[in-house]
Amino acid sequence: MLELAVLGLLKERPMHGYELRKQLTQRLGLFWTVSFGSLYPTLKRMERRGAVARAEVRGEGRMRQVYRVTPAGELLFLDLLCEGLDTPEQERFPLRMAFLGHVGPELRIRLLERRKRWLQDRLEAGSQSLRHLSPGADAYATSLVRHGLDHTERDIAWLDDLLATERHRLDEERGSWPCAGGTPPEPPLYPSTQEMPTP
Amino acid sequence: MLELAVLGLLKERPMHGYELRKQLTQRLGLFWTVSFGSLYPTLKRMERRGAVARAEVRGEGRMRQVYRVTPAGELLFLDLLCEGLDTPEQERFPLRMAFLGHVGPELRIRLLERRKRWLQDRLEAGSQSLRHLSPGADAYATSLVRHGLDHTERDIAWLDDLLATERHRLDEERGSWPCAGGTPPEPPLYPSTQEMPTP
DNA sequence: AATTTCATGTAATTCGTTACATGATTCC
DNA sequence: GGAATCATGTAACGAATTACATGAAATT
Repeated sequence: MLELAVLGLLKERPMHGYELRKQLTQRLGLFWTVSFGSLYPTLKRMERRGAVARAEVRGEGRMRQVYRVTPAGELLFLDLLCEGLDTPEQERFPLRMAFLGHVGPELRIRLLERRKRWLQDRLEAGSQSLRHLSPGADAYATSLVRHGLDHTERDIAWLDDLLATERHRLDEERGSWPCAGGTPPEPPLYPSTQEMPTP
Repeated sequence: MLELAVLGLLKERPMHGYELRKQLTQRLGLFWTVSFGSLYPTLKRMERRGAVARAEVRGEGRMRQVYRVTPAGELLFLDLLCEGLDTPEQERFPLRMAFLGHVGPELRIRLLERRKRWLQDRLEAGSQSLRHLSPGADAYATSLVRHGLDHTERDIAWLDDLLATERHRLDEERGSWPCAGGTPPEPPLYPSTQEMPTP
C-alpha cells in the first residue's frame, strides 16, 4: 500500500518524506492519509531493500533526506501495481488509479477491467443480500446497502467512461509498451470525462 | 470496529460465531467482511470482559457457542457507537449506520449530522486539492479526485434525506429516549427514500 | 517572543489478516 | 463414500496507527 504510493510519487520526481506526504494527501486525501509514523520507517526499509536511494540535501531551510527511485524500485512499482488483482482490495484501487498514468494503455485497460469485474460481483452480492434483507426488517441497514449499491453502479459507469477513452486512444497510437521495461514514451494526457457537478 | 458490530448484532438476538459472520456479511458485506480469525478471539475477549455471555447450546447439528449481550455490553455498545465522532473515520460510518436503529432519534440525528459535517469538510478539502492539482498535469489523479467528490456529494444528499425523515418523525412522536438506559420503544420503521435503480 | 510550519524519527499498540488445524454434519 | 458446508479455534504475521520526542526555520 504505502510502498506503492511512495514509488508512484517518487517516479515523478525525487522528494523528501515531508513533501511526499503533502503530495500524497493532495492526490489521495479523499481516500487515504498517511501518518509520518509509517511513512518514515517505510522509506528507510525501502532504502535498505534498494528500491529507493537516499541523498542528504541542503534545501532552502534545513537538511532534508531526498529519495529517488532506483531501477529495482521501478520493477517493484509494477509488481505492487499489479499485485492482488485477483483479490482487488477495495481500498487499494484508488492508489492504483492515481498512478495509472505511469503505465502503458494495455496494462491500464487490464487493471480497469479487473476492477470493473470486481464491482459487478459486488453488485450481484449486494442485490442478493438486499433481497434477503428487505422483508420489512431493518430500515437503516437496508438503506445503507441500497446506497452502497448506488455508489457501486456509479463506479462502474465511471470505469466504462475511462475504458472507452482508453480503448479509443489505443486504436490511434500504435506505440504499445507492455508491463515491464523502460520508461513510457511520455504518457499522453487523459481527457477527463467526468463532469464537475457544483464547483 | 468488530466489537461494535458484534454487539450490534447480538442486541437483536443471541447468535453463535458462524452465524454472526453470515449476518455481518449480509449487512455490511459491501463495506467490510470479517474473518473468523478475528471474530472468534474477539468473542472470547468480550466474554472475559463481561460484555457478552456465552452459553453452550446443542443446535440442530453440533454444539454451538451462543453469545448474548449483557447489560455491560449494552453500555459498551453505546460507547463504541459514539466513539471517535470528532475523528469520524471513513470506514467506521457504515457500521454505525447499520445499527442506527438501536438508538433513539436524538442520538441518530447527532450521529448523522456529525457525519454530514465531516463529509462537507472533505468536500472542501477535495475541491481545494483539485484546484491545486488541475493545471494540466495528471489526468488520472484528477479524474479520481473528481469522482471522489461526486461520491461525497451523493453521500451528503443521502444524509440530508435521512435527516429530513428523522426530524419529521421526531416532531410527531414525543416519546424521546436519550443516549443511555433501557430498550427503545420498538424502533419505528424507516421509510426508505432511496430509489432502487435497476433491481 | 510566541506560534506555526517544516522536518525527522522511535516505540508501543491496535486491529486486523492469512495460514493452519480440527472435526461434525449434511448433501449428492 | 466424497464433497461441501457448518463450526471453532490458534499462531504467526502485517500494515498501519498513536503517542512520544526533537529541533530548525519562518511567520506574526
